[in-house]
Amino acid sequence: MAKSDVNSWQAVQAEVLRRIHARIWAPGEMIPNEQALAEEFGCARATVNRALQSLSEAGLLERRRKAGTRVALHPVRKATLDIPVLRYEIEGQGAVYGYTAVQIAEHAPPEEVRSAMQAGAGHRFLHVKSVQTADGAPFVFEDRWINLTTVPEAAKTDFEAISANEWLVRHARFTHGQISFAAVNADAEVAAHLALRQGAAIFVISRITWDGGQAITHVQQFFHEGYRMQTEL
Amino acid sequence: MAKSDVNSWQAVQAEVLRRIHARIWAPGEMIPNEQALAEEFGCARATVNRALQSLSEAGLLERRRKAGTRVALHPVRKATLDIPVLRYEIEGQGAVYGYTAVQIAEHAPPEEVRSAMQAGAGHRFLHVKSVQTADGAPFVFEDRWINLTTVPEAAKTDFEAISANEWLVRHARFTHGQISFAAVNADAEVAAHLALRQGAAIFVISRITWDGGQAITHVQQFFHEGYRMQTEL
DNA sequence: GAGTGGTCTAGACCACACA
DNA sequence: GTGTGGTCTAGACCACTCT
Repeated sequence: MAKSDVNSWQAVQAEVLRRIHARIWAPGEMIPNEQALAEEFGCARATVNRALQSLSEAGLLERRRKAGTRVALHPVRKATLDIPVLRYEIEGQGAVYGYTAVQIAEHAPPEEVRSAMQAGAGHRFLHVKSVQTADGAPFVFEDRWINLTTVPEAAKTDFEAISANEWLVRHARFTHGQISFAAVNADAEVAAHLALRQGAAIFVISRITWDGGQAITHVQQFFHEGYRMQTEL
Repeated sequence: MAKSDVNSWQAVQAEVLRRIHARIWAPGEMIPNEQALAEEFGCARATVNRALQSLSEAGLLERRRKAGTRVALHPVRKATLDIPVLRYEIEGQGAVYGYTAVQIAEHAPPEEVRSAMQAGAGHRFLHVKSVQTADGAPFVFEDRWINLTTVPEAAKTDFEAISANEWLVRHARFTHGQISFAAVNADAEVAAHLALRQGAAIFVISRITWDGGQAITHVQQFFHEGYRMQTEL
């Protein structure tokens, strides 16, 4: 059963996957080392490495030097979510995108926002509330704080005309961030902007983005009722 | 500025990232081809390829044969979520995990579940409702349908003793699935099981998992109030 | 110490998409 | 056609980790 001439890394990956699904290699079990597989498949070790590394990233294999490679016991389902620029998500559904700034003001944020952004006492902030619509219907109500000390150009920008998100994507660099998803009951303000009843269950995405050690923006996005975020596993 | 001797793919990636952040290569702009970069960095083309491919997967670069590589205009933020086995999430927080089956019955699912699972009319289903607790407090209420036609062993399993999720992870193979996240108001049943008021905003994860063309299970998990799912960007 | 995965190299050929 | 990324190879050395 040697030399099957499986010579592309995708083919190697497919064959390995088949063996895992067929329980030829059961969860928790070791699989042959790269050298052995390369000989069996009649390809270079680098090709096997590429295939196994890809499966390892996907969480299906666990690899350690010296210890070897084993089939993951509890395959961690990793879901990769695309966080869309809302305009594209809306336009992608064939709807007309709309943007309205509800409130723009420079003032100090509540303590929890300031501390989450690790901002010094002297930092100035721009507070932008806005609504984005799909075919005229409210899609998202956004409550955003922009750190003017780290992104001073934002002070000169007309956020009546362009959404803060799009402006930031174009003009502010960002290195990393945190994102969280939750459900909240709509309060009076959110309910009013999204045109729904108070208390409705709302899907909320919260983000903080950073450029190095400096927080750029803190944003909460309250989605319309019934919104679902989906992906494949 | 040639031959800087950047010879690991991580180092190449770091340097490329630096140039993107510093706007030396602006969004939408082409970057030099692999050959040129390899010469500049004093490494092999394959090393550059590894670095750029990784950035491409992350959504920061767009690569096309012949056309070359450009900095993504709208870097799609991809968030990778780890969907945990709840027991590990709870125990990882240092809490005591508990599991209680609330209802186990074999009967036909509602039409929407059946069609979502693309199950034929003859298929039999097991319906399992359960609550999982952390230090005694309700953590998740789970409403699950298991396709007995595709996973017949489930009929002989005692789901009073083991959570359906853990059993399925161990005994059923799965090739792919869909997952979605949403917010709903707690109805009377959910509120009762989670010990909270009716109407509370609840974070819901819905999953369908498949083995090839056959649906294995459909599950909705209703989390306790205030639950947030977090990740890094 | 020794075995395994992780990576680099230099060269080669292929596949695709553009002119 | 032609230039670009995509991949494979054979060999080598390194880094980690287990014994």
